[in-house]
Amino acid sequence: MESLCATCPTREKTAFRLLDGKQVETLCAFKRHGHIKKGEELFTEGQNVRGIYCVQNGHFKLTRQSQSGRETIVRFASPGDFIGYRALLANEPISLSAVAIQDAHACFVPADVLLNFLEGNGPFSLELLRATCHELSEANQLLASLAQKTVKQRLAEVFLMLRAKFNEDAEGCIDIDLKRSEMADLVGTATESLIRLLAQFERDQLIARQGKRFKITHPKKLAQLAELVD
Amino acid sequence: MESLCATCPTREKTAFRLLDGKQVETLCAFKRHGHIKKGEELFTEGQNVRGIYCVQNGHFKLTRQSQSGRETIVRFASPGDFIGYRALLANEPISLSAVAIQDAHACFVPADVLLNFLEGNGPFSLELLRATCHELSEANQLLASLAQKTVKQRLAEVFLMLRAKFNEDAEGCIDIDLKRSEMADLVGTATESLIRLLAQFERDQLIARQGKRFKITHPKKLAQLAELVD
DNA sequence: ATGAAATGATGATAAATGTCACATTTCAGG
DNA sequence: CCTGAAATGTGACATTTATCATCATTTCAT
Repeated sequence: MESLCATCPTREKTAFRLLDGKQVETLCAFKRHGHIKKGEELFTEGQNVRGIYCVQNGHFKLTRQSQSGRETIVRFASPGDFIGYRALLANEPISLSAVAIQDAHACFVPADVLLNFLEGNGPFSLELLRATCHELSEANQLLASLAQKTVKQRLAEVFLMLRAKFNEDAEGCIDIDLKRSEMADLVGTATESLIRLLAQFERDQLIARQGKRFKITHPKKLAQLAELVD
Repeated sequence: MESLCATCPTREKTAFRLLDGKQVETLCAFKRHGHIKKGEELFTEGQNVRGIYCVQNGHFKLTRQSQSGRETIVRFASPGDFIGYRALLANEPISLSAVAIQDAHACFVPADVLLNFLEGNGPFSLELLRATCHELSEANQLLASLAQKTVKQRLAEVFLMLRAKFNEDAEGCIDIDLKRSEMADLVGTATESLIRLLAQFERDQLIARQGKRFKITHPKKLAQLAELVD
């Protein structure tokens, strides 16, 4: 169970693929591979950042909390994604909590190692910049969606997003287990409201349930619902 | 009315300050300085990007529209800000419209010139990366705010943001003229709801009006209302 | 297996917000 | 100075969504 960066398949999917041989060695020497159990937290809001995590497998939810204790899922981090670099580079305290929604593996990379790469490797910086721009684009989209759409429309949107992000399991269901409260945090609504909508979506045959999981039975209608502001 | 990049004070405030002498010359040779009248559009959603704008003076609103024609102001761009680089770097069509809310000046920089700088100048890339991370941070904050707060809370938040962003004029009012509908687009609510809230804020002496403009009379209470004080 | 705790579900109700209709004000252009 | 269009403001009402109370179901440690 060794973890050699040189042969790490995840590395090939990230900006780290653009490191040169020597830098890969450095990365390998200083990174710390770790196991994170479902429900455990990588970062807590307000902490100072001492490095970033590179997700190996499993998924994380990145959340932000309000004073009232209400939580919003801002985005997911999946294998190949970096967590924490935003705060590190903007020189701000962490503003999001990162919690594993499944047992997961992630590598910790100390801040100075990362900054070193950024300063010494142009293509690496540029790739990270591109990734960040893409993230920003998604954030803007979500923003407009929250401001403009009803809860029902956003739920439709969320279902399509989940399917795209988590693929489908053997039975054609979305391969992720989220609690009702987590789905509510994702849509930005109250748990009870979400539950009612789920029932309605099922009645309208937009989705079907198999145990804890959901199958999307009518993606076209879902997309229509999410887009058209009747 | 020449515009020499070498002596441009705005350049000193942007990532362009990190260009070397030769690159400044290149910038100066290829940039195009332009005047944009209030209400004019720099970009339209869906366009392909052929370069970015660097704001010299004046302010722009960056908006996103829904099918129903409803608009959301995602952020403002102020002197020293770049517009359009996100879409350029993420390799996506523009997803936001940029409209001048005052008469403004901005320099157009062709895409290939910018990309050239990014590939050849590490510190420049890194600085842009930092700026992007900061933007992302603000976007996340706005996101959570939209998901978690009431319209009233967001309006309070918006007032504080506006004062920070646009400073105060001679009479202590926020130095910006926004239409009611624009403020509504900013808060993410209907114009009528916004108007009612304005009246309420005035009754509660949180703000005062002088003609078209607003003066913040009780920033503490506003912050408390917005729950910025944790 | 069993009870406690967490999660899921449902109804009743209240609060927030959107929508529509219309009055009033502002203001640019003839 | 008029005048019509745009912007602002107000009221009545509908709709959406949150909240609270309650109960059922599942999960899980012991």
